[in-house]
Amino acid sequence: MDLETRNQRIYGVIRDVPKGSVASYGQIAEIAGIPRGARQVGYALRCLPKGHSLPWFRIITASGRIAFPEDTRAFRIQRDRLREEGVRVENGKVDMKTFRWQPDLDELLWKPRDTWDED
DNA sequence: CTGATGACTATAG
DNA sequence: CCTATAGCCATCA
Repeated sequence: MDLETRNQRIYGVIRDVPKGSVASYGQIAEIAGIPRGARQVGYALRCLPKGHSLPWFRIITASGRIAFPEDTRAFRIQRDRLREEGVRVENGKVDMKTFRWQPDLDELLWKPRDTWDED
């Protein structure tokens, strides 16, 4: 798998993270089919193209912390954008139990017809 | 090629 | 909660 394909998959997964939820770097990597690729997700985000419209701010560490130091511009932007969507950010931390994206459940809500055995 | 780096993670004390 | 440690792996100097 080449670099571009990998990044496209990473971006694709991030695009699917619903508003009001967050996901960890490792979670994105796993869903994208890149085991132990948490750092690669961070790397891909660091190299985001200029005009992107990716919800990069919905990606945080597995412990629920924003990955940037608190005294940085990036930290404040991420925190504010999460709050705009209703995600509670206290002391740079998000309660993962409450806001973590759960793809399986989400898929059920999205495409019930295709996945439910209705017969 | 080699060693350092980092928007990571899990575990232990 | 915090620090230390050890994996991790694409990039980069």
